[in-house]
Amino acid sequence: MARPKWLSKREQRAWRAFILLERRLNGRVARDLQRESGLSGADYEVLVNLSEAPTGRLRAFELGRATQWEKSRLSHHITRMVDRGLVARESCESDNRGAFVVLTATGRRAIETAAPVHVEHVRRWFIDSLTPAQLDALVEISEAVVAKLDDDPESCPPS
Amino acid sequence: MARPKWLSKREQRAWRAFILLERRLNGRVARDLQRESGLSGADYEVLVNLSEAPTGRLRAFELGRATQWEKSRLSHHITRMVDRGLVARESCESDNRGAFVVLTATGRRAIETAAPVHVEHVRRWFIDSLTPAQLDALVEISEAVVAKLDDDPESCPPS
DNA sequence: ACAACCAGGTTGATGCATCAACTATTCCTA
DNA sequence: TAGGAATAGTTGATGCATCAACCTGGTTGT
Repeated sequence: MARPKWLSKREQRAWRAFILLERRLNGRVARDLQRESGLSGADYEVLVNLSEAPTGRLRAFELGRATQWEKSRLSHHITRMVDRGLVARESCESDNRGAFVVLTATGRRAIETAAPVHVEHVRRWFIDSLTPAQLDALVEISEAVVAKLDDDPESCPPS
Repeated sequence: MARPKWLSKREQRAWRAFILLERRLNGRVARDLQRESGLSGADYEVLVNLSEAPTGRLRAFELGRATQWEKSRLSHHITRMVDRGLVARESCESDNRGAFVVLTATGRRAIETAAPVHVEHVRRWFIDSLTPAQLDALVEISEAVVAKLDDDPESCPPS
C-alpha cells in the first residue's frame, strides 16, 4: 500500500488550480459584497438564513446548524451584528437556556438590497465563465469530495 | 441585456456546491496540517516558498508576489513567524529599504517534516476522491474563471 | 541639486475565526 | 427524586486578514 510521496504533475496542477480558484473567486466576490453592501460573507449568510425563516427568527443552534459554524463563532458574530443593528437577540420562553436571533428592520433592508447585487456578481464571475456542462461537472466533483469527507466524522468542524 | 435576477436551480446548485467544497476541504486539510505539524496554511506557504529558493531567502516583495498577499499581511505574518523562530528578517545591502526573509534551521526542519504529511492529506481527501478526468476538468474550470477575473484588474487584491 | 514621486516595508486598529473554559438549564436514569 | 450527563450559549485569549496611515530610501525630471 505504498503511496507515492509527492503529487504527480497532473495532480499538483489540479490542486494548485483549485486553491487558486478558491482564493481568487472568493476574494473578488467577498470584496464586491463588502464594498457595495457593507456586508461580509458571514453577515450575508446569517441574514439569508434569517430572512428565509418564516418569522425572521431562528434559535441560535438552528442558525449554527444551517451555517455549519461552531457555536462560539456564531455567538461572537451575532454580538457584532447586534452592535450594528442588523439582528437582535431574544430570549426563549420554552427553553430558558435558549436564545433567538431575530432579523431587525435594518437587517431585512440590508439583505434585500444586498442579495440581487450579490447574485449579479456570482453570475458575472462564476456562472458566466463556465458552460452548463462545467457547472454540472463541478457539482459532481464537489459531491465526490464532500462525500468522502463525510465518511470521516472528524471532518466536520467541531461544533 | 436584461440578466435574470436570480440563479437557476442548476446554477444555484453549482455555486453552493463550490462553496461547500471549498469550506469542507480547506477546513479539513488546514486542521490536519495544524494538528500534525503546528503550521497554518499561511505558514506552510511561506515556508514552501522560502525552501524552494536557492539560498532559503527571499526579499519580502518577492515573497509577497509569490503568495499574492498584500504587503501588510505579509509583514504581520512574518513578525509572528519570527517570534516562533521559523524565519528571520535580514536587511538588504543593495537596497536599504529592503528586507530579506530567511529560513532558519527550525523553519527548514518544520517544512521538511510537514510537507510529506500535508501531501498525504491532499491525496487522501482530494486526489483520491476524483478521477483523472475530473482533475483535468477542474483545471479547466479553474482556468476559465481565473482568466475572466484576470481581465479585470480590480480582481487582484490590493498590493 | 532639489522637489516630487514612487517603491519597499512597518505599524495600529478593527473585524473575523478558533480554542478552551465556563455558566446555566434540561434531560435521563438509577 | 437526586445527581450526573448532555445541551445551549457566552466569554476571553490568541492568531489571522485587511485597511489606512505612515516612514524611509531610491528615482526621475527640471
